[in-house]
Amino acid sequence: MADGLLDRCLKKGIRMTSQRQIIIGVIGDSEDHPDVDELYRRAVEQDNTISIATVYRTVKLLEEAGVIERLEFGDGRARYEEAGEHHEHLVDVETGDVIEFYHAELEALKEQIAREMGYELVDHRLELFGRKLKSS
Amino acid sequence: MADGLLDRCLKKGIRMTSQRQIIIGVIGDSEDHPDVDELYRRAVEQDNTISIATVYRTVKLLEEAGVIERLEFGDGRARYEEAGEHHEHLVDVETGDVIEFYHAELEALKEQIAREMGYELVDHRLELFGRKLKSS
DNA sequence: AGCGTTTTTGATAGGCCGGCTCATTTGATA
DNA sequence: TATCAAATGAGCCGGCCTATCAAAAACGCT
Repeated sequence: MADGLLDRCLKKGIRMTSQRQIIIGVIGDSEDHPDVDELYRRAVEQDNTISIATVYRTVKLLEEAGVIERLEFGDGRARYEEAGEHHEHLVDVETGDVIEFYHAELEALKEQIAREMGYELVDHRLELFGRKLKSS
Repeated sequence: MADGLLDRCLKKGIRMTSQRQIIIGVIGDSEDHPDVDELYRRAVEQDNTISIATVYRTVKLLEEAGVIERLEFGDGRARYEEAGEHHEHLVDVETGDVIEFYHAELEALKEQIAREMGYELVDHRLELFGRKLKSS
């Protein structure tokens, strides 16, 4: 799984710089949902002259281009992930772990609810917060 | 609809002050979903010595007591409403209007999804963002 | 490749939301 | 009403993010 994210950025006509390449690489390689600070820390490992300001600017750019997605888990900072197949998130309230899931029925239901109220669904936000069941 | 909210606060053993009474009254009277700044503005109309700090402290207190709920619509500031029957929110992306709705099937589905993944659902966040359909 | 224009970058200051601090005031209980 | 803990007001502080601006880098053109 090389760097499809970089290709997608280029295809969108995003100007490329060495800093952006690194940040894009970091996001593409991330299996988790890092915030800006974490992205910055990982980027600096590859180029210690990168500024936090550039990370902020780049994630904003990439989000507006639609190649990454901004997530909010209610802790006041934005988290990012590569845009891909749509999915939702379940946050383990005890460990902070984030589990991704997709549920077709849920997707359909959201659309249906919006339509029932006379609206076209343009976006939505859903996070579940749960505690692991003792599987006794 | 007098002030059931105040009663509920007293029943919870919350110490009452003139400032808290005013803030509680403001929240109880609000039909919308005001942020702290808006609550402050409305409270000051009744007592212009109330401090914004007290509004912040009071909403935090009331939220922890479970008598009001904090909402996040993704604009970086918290909004509040009286806790009542559970419901979700649909935000009109063009006007900013917030429509409340309840959908039993959706509620059940969320619980079910969490359980399927081995979690007990302790909280969740759902906001739909939509554009009004031209009912032509 | 060289040149000029435009965009991007790094550093830092600033804005906004919300919490912290502390001296003063207020509320609850005796 | 005297006491003591709790709440208030005012301002400061911190986190997250954006704005600013001079310097540097990328793109377009020849």
